[in-house]
Amino acid sequence: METSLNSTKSLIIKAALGIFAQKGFKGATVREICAAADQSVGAINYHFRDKQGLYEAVTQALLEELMLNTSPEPQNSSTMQPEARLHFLVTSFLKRFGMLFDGGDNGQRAIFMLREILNPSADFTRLFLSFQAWQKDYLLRIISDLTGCRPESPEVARSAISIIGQCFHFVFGRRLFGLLGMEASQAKEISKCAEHIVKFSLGGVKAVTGAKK
Amino acid sequence: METSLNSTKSLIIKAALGIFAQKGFKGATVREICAAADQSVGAINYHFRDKQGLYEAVTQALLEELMLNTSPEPQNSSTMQPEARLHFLVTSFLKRFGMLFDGGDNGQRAIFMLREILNPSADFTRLFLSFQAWQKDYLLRIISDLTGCRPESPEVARSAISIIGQCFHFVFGRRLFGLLGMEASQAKEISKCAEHIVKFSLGGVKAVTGAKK
DNA sequence: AATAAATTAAAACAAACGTTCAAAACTATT
DNA sequence: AATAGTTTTGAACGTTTGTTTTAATTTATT
Repeated sequence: METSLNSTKSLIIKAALGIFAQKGFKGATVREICAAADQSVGAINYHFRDKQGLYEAVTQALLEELMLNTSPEPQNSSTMQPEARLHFLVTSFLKRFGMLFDGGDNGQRAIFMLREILNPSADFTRLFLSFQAWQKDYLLRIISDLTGCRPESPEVARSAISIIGQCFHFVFGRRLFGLLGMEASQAKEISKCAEHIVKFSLGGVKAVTGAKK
Repeated sequence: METSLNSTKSLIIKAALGIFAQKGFKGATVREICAAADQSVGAINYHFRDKQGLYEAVTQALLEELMLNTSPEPQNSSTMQPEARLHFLVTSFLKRFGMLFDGGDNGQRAIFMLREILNPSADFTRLFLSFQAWQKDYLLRIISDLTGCRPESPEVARSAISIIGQCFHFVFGRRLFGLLGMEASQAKEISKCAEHIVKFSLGGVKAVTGAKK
């Protein structure tokens, strides 16, 4: 069984990703997908059993690609300054999801992902959780260390939303920025964005908690 | 022509909003919508011409509801301190969109809106812009006044993304927070959230620009 | 109360859809 | 070169979909 990049399976998955992203599961038709992949309609039944199986294969492929860019929590985390841990967290977030805009597909993988966040399938939820869950407590701990507040306090929880919200928006906010008339072009330079988010957030958390530091 | 809240048109629009939100335009079927509204399938043709017309009526109704909660730029804006202007902007954003979670529909209007942001229809884009456009320059000016930086500078642009990103996430981020294992329950208390975002952002903009103030 | 207009109801239709299947084409093995 | 297994093809099928249509019912007007 060939599994090269130009195999029938790969061609169909690639085409399906783009069309699912644009039109959703119901909106995309198997004929349309096969035409885009230059394959016959029977190929979906043969390689993926049915349309649903194809969709799951697309989800799987995207999440596996995302896995490759995933860094685990660093080993020397306990010895790192909270500022450095925050920088690491923000950078890994921007890298992991910012990658979805590379590859010349005009961000179709990102749109597919946003669709899944809006209506998560079981597969997506499980896999997404498995490599994302550690970040919650990690971030709460960082803010706690920065401010001296307890990790369970509402100020820390709200600050976490502020920080994740910034990260999310620097990556996925293009659609909204377009509607608001803003430009998100600079979101491409990951290190510059990360630096901004870290500095902004350090100032933010100290402002909301009145941290002496 | 009756236009009461229990008219056939209203019943169908209400039911359609929920089903469009859950399943998208293609995923929703007219039979399903009419069954939910307890009306016959012919009603859609009679009142909205076709499914597309119904969708546009739903969009229109949602945007009109949104319009009612829209405050224009305040008259005494030029005399207000930038901090007060920021507070006004954040509060009006949270009020306007936070409303989408009220009404006991479990946020279906919000999900409908997120779908439109993901794949904007022409109607939506035009109407959304018409009552949202002023906020861009207004926000850039606030940050400029707070920091002394030029409104066109990249620091100001990035700070604007940070602020809008926070607002957006405090309102719409529930889906993502669920995936991340966070709670967004406190997002309901608008004034508390607004206060947080303003304080956090004031600290943030000063940190990234090194404002003396 | 009678008539006209507007609305509702449900059956019928045509188009589009996902799926199936038998034949053809291709690959690998002997 | 012959054969067995794998993959590809595209027409055919049954279902679901949006829409239309015609009759029944309700509402408004005289």
